[in-house]
Amino acid sequence: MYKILMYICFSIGDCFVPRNDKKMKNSQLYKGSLNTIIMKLLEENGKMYGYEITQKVKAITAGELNITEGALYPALHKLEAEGILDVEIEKVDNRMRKYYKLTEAGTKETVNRLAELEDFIRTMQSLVNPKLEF
Amino acid sequence: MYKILMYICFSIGDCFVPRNDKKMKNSQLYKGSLNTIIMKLLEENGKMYGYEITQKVKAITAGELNITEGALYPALHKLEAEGILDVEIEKVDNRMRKYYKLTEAGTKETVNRLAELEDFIRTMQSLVNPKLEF
DNA sequence: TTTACATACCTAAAAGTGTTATGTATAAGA
DNA sequence: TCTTATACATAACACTTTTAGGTATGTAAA
Repeated sequence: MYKILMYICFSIGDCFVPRNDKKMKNSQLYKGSLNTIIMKLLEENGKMYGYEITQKVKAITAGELNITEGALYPALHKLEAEGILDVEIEKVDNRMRKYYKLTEAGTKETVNRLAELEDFIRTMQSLVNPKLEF
Repeated sequence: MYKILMYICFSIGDCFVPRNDKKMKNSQLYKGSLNTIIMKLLEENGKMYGYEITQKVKAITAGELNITEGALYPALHKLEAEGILDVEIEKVDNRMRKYYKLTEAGTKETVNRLAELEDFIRTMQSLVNPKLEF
């Protein structure tokens, strides 16, 4: 049986091997932080394209956090629709790239989001480590 | 028109006035952190009942974070079903209270969840404030 | 030259979590 | 009597992310 399965697998390539190994780390904690992460990265780097964002996050967090494309691209589209991001399409090496950058409104909103994130972190720390409150 | 609306409102009491002013702060950031918060509080306080948890969180966070009952009670039921929590019903002042406490498995799991939370906070800080990485 | 891997975009169904809006009931205070 | 606080509960809805695909180009290995 083992041999048969091996044969089948080899014959159809990477079956059973998940093609997409990226995911936002197990825990639910990262839920809700994607937009803030995107905006912060764009604030820092001026303009970035989707794939670049996934790689950057992976690099910065040493593999801790892997943004899934299924979450990223819809998030970028939504931020664009909300007027937070502008998009600009370029063709590099015959491959399409959609560069995103913060609009003026997006830059202002980023300040708010980062403040919110810092509040959140402070609040969570006060819950988890109440001794530091003295 | 204004007067008419006022009249209607007074006549049916607290219409338009939301009865439930509790909510988990605006931003999406708190999504996914509720279970960890509940478990941490129970680890610290031994046993607590639902309403007590909402008040405790509000007090600790100085009103920053308000857990909604619509999120809390289903979460408690789920944690109980997963064997993380035990429940014990008491009657105090002719009012029901359902006290929850961590099971043995729940106590072990709490350690993991808190470690995850600390990882999460570290990761987010490295994203938001990359300068500190040096 | 076929296979695998990296780059680069996309979307739809399902799962998970929380909000909103209720409902029920007791006790205390204005 | 009306309101507020205490104390539980759930159902409809909304939002975000995962899972699991799909398409296409360039390059290096087998």
